[in-house]
Amino acid sequence: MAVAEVKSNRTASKEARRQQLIQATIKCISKRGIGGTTMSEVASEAGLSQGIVNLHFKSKDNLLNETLRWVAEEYKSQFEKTLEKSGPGPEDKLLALMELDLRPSVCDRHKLAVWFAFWGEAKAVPTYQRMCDAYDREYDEVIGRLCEQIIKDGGYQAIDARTVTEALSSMTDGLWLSCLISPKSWDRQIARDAVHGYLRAVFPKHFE
Amino acid sequence: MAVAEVKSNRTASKEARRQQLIQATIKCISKRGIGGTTMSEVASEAGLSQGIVNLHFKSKDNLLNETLRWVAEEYKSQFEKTLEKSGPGPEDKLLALMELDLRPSVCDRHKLAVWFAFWGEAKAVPTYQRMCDAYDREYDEVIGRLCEQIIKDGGYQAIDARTVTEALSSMTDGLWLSCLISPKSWDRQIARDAVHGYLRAVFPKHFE
Amino acid sequence: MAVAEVKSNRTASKEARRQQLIQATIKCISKRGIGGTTMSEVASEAGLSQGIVNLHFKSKDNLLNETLRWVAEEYKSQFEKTLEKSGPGPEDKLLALMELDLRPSVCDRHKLAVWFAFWGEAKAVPTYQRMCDAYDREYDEVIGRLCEQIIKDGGYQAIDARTVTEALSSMTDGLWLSCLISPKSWDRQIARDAVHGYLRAVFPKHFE
Amino acid sequence: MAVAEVKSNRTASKEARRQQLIQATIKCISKRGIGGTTMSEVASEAGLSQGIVNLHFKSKDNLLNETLRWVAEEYKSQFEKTLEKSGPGPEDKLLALMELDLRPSVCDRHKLAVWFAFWGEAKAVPTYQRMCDAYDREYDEVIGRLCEQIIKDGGYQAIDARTVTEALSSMTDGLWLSCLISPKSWDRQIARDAVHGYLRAVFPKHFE
DNA sequence: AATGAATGAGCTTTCATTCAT
DNA sequence: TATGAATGAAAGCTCATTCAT
Repeated sequence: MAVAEVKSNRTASKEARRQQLIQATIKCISKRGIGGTTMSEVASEAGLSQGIVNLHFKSKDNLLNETLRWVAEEYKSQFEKTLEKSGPGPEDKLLALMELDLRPSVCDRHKLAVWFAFWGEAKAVPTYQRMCDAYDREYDEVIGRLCEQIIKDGGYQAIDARTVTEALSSMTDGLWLSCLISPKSWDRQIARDAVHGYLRAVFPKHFE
Repeated sequence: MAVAEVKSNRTASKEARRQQLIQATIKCISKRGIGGTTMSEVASEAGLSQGIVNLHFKSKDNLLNETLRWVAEEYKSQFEKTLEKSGPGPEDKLLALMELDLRPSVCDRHKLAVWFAFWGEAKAVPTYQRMCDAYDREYDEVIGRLCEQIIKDGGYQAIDARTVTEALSSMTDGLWLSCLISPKSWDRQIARDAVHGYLRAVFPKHFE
Repeated sequence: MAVAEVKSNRTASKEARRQQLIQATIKCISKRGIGGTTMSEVASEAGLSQGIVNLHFKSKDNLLNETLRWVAEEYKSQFEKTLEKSGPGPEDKLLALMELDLRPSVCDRHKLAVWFAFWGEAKAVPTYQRMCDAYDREYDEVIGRLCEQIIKDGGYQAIDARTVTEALSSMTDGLWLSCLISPKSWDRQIARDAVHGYLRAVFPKHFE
Repeated sequence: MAVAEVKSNRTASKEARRQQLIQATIKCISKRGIGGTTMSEVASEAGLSQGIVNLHFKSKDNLLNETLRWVAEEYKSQFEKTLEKSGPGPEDKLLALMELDLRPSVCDRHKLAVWFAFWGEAKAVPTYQRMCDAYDREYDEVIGRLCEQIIKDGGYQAIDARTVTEALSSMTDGLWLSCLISPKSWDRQIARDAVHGYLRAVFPKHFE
């Protein structure tokens, strides 16, 4: 019963309630998958009553859309914070962003399960697909720009920024899948080595 | 309505019927996701009557398990065929396997949707997770051995086979995700470049 | 359609709803038997909607168990009331209890149909058997004690209380079967004569 | 698998097949109750194929009717044989008939379960009720005649034959119920004592 | 006459949604 | 706003029955 992270069940503001329910939804999706997540369970996970979810989110579809948006926004904000806080060079920023994806708070089975749950429905639910696509595009744009700068900086002639971007973002997504599916054999250091290895190989002057 | 390519609705071997139903299930999962796939739809997709799926698969759970197994086995058999048919060197084989993952018949949104559907439920349905894990392990073992040979061949001292394996298998999985989520901007050539670029970078003597 | 005697369909205490549904179940069993009783029919007999029975009883099995318990408890409470209200002597009490079983409110085809429905499934459904057995034992214990007292009172030397108890309780059960199966020829007076005849024959000093 | 009590599965005569299936039905009813008895289970209990029951009995209703008839006829034939073989006096015959009902081959939980299964549905299925009623009437007629003779013989003035008949047949039915519901505490000797006790009490000159 | 795969009606159950309080 | 009982559509599953062989 994750009751009362919020001051009182009765006085929580509209927005706080929504947050509370989205958190509960995330927990449920992680535990039972999207198909197995019911409105009742979300409510009871939030320590609230049955009808509450429809009250605040109108419908289950809407709840799930908002949950996906929340998850994506949360990632985005960590992404932006990382971008700000990291060193000044594009190679510092790129490395920091790659590290972000492997940080325990991000690369954690419970969180990944939610991403994969939405990806798993993306073909069947165009809303999910479009939303994931849009966020991906933003991500790739940033990574792409960093790569371009590094390429220019280093004079890496034969290298195409878009290709490297695709390689890097694919690699981190794929490492997430390993973490989700093979938690026993998953090893964060190997994952980092894989990414670092790639960076070192394509941008030797920057990541040696 | 994909009405029976099988002689008559009243005649067909038990095994043929199972295959027919698994194919229908795959189509349904691709179209509607796992949660949205109903026994009735599978049956009507197969051009058969309502009760047929329970008759042949006992339960929906069982149907889904068998479908996952089928999809995994199909991939595995293509994998093995590729291994046989490709050139003799480990670098030939490795490249051929990477190409397999990007071949249109494999890297196709409809097929990928099925993989991601199961991965999306893997945390919630331990059976899926275990099965995916087991097949992944087999895959990684083969890739790992090829990498080891290449490393020995080329005297790549600083390189760890397991890390490269993880990088490669993650990259292809991640490329699949791009294909699924961003079909519009997905470009097979870029995907191939990403993989080739990585191979060239880590094993320069073999993939130049 | 026995539409709700309860204020509104949206208001009624949980317990009242359960009672209402158990009554509906009893009617259905009496009309259609246990096998023929469907959740929908129970709901519509209660003037409520389809899902209501599962809402309050979780499952059909549970509903039937609770119904049997209710029927048994109802009988038990009449039994105890009869025991209290009847004259002070054990022979008064015994006679009153026998009369209870033949009273129109008890010995009525619709009610008996329910008992026989459960007895008819008792071998197949151990829960029913155990429950019926337990209530029977309680019944026999009371009857047995009364017989013992009468035997002691009257100095009936050759008579065994347990045998008389078995004879009496069997006779009333058997008379119930006659009432159920041969309603046309069933005659309450003959049934009473049968019981009285037996009592008079075994305990002549008390029932002459 | 109760296969092949019949010469061959392929050559059994129509009538033998019906018998075989009725026996299987009886076993199923005893094990699973009428509601739980399925056509498939009957067939497989008989060691035959799925569609066989409809082939020989047209419908499940018909199968159950025929099964009830068979059970009733079997009892009737034992009843008549007992009537023939017993001593010449009406009191001999009456006693023999009462003993028949308590004989292990008759008063056996598995057999009784079938009787009670049909009685349990009798209110809901008029066919069962009518059939049971008809056989009961025949039974009561014979018992009634024997009682009349005994009454005339013994000059039992105050005694009504019909009442005694009702008492006796009810008592045996009720004893059956005890045997079904309380098999642990059921005691054949007590049951016999109950019946004998009654006979001795009403017809002292004959059963002392 | 026998088989057993196929059918489809009908059942139990679940659950998003509604609504009186 | 919040509650939680009620609703009813839709799902999975069972099984009597049919039918091609």
